[in-house]
Amino acid sequence: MKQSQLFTKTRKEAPADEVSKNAQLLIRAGFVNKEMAGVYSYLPLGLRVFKKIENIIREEMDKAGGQEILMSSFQPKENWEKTERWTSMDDLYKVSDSSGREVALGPTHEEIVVPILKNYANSYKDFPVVVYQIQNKFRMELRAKSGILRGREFIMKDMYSFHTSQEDFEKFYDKMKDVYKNIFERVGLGSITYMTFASGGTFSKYSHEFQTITNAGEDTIYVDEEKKLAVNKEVFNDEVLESLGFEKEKLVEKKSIEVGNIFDLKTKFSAPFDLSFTDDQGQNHIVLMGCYGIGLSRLIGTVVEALSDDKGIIWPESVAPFQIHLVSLCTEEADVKKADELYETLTKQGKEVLYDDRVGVRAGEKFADSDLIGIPLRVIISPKTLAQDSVEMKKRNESEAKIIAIDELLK
RNA sequence: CGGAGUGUAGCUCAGUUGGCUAGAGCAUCUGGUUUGGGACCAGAGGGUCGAAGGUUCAAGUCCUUUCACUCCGACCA
Repeated sequence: MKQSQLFTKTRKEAPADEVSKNAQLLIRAGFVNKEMAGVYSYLPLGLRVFKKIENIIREEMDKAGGQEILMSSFQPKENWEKTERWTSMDDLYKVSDSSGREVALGPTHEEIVVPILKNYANSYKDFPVVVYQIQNKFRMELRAKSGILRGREFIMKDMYSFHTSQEDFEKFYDKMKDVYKNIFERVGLGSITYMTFASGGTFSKYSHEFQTITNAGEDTIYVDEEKKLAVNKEVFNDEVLESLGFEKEKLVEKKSIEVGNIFDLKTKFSAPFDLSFTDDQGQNHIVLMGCYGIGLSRLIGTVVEALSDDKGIIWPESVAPFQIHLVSLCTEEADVKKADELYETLTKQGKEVLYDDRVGVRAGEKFADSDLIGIPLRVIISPKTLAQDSVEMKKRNESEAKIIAIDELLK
């Protein structure tokens, strides 16, 4: 993409109404636009990052046997009354239309997915079933904060699994632990993300959270480096540590952000809707469920918090909006033509290139923009480099640049 | 929802005990000079001072109400 065509612009100054690093950098670099507290729109660069992450998650969910669906955001009040969450869930958005009918704006989708399953799955032969979606969620946070990390509208991958036996559920649940580790590895947060024991299993003793270490985090966890596991402060006590096999002396306190979690739901949602199956003896049983969430928008913010410096964002290759930032300092017609050609050739090779072809913008400004936007590889083409048929290459996370021949780059 | 703070140009902000036609920098537009780390010169456009009401000869400035945003807390992916 030619940067001269990109409608967004970078800003020198951080917005006054944002304190968090993720929001400041994402807004300054033109990835997102703030609409109101806790609500952000995704602009071209931000959407590209979003799609990268979305695709990684989608690949992993499909590999795990998930079937992708897209459920409605409007959800019938009756369903929420059935689970008694119409009144008990404080952060539920309720909207009404001119006829006075009230509906919920989905903060999660158990109330929708369970009735859907009920329409199709009745026999033990129909299970297990695993479905997931990637979709906007609405939660009436009393206080939105930390930029994109805690919004009132945010984007989540939510997966639901349905099983006929505890054994089958546990087998899948354990598999998801590995799938999740793999996802956070792939988005570049593997080394600082820990599976964490937390409260919140409605019936079961613990849920498993995936917590990424950063100072911007709202959670406190205790990390065991050797085991690559952690315990959330909310369940941190001697009894718990002992039962989980942790040694208290080895644990280190860290601030962290919850980027994903997996939950044992047992029959909490299947029972109210009477989602049941007939076994091979003709007996009916309630279906067992698990749910598995990842906050995509939060994940983007977490990457920015964890991977950035004083100049801007440092995207991991796997989620960067582009692979190469081709920065042209050429002004003479012949040189510009060569830069254009290089852009065309790289693009034809299938490389994702942001081409800074802006005229009348000085080198320093282009460099500052490049650092701010944070594309992993910067390639400078200028009269100086062209004099030796070469370009200058520098990785965003390294300080040293090197000159290489254009032929070499195109190999 | 409790506590604290902030709303003035697209953005970041000045604006004194109330006093003339509301300012600066950045951004935008025009012309010129520049061209490897956010350049410079000259000019131009851009405002319901968050909103409503009030006090006053006079309100960006004082009072009341209200809305929005931020931070701390409680709650939460």
